[in-house]
Amino acid sequence: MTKNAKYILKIINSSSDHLTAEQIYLCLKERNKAVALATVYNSLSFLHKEGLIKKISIEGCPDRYDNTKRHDHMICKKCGKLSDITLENLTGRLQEQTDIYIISYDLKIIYICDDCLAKEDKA
Amino acid sequence: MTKNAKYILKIINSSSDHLTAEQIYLCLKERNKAVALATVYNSLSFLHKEGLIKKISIEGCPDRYDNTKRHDHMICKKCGKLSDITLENLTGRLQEQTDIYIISYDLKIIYICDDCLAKEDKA
DNA sequence: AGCAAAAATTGGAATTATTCTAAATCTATT
DNA sequence: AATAGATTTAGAATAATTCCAATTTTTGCT
Repeated sequence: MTKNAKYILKIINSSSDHLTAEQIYLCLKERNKAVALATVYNSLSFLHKEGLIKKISIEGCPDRYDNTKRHDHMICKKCGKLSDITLENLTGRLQEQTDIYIISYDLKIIYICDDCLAKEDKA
Repeated sequence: MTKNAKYILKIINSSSDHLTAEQIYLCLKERNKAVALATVYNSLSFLHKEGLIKKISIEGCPDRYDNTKRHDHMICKKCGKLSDITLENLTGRLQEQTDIYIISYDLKIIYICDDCLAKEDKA
């Protein structure tokens, strides 16, 4: 675990957003810890391989990185906003329904956020 | 709905695989219905917008396209193989747990397929 | 059928996130 | 301070997808 990987891990763990590689790169720059974008990617892929961070891939957007505390994601169908949600022991309940050995899962709930709902009501 | 979009929809609906844009392009060529790759992408994005096909995005692979009959996906952690699985009324059960209005969801179960399990046992 | 307007298709260039590469720099150990 | 090993770097390369402007096909109208 390199010094830079540590900084990056700290940034991800202390952010409540879901940051892109670029955002992390800029964040380091702001804090006068500038590194090359390639280093950000290197560190992210190391951290991901080690299971220390989660990678969220969304259609047509750059990947985002997230802490590993168990939670799921919701994406607003209208504006694309990404939010967190926590579902009680879904792995267990999925496991009950199947024979296969489930290692983990990746769930994205598609919904319409309050802001977009409000806009729709007005229209 | 253009002629080409119809062909493409038929190909997707009658395939049990999850085809990439490229594979569809080649498939049309084989059937002497060759079109430009751009047309394949145009048609796919039309079909997707209309909700006639589903798009599966997997980390580091080109997008794949699938029919819309409700089912979920499993990805083998070792070999990346993508398979189908059907879970009973998961939308309903997710809905019970949340206040938000769920339009749909996208679930990928990460598991280890039988082939890879067998290989592991041998080793 | 003949023609104009609209729609669809095309090939190729452009885009963009990410990975690769080979050189440069840093770190630690003797 | 010399060496080896790891890390970082800048920029080139890659690859899926989108964009674009030109051409072709289809459509609707008379």
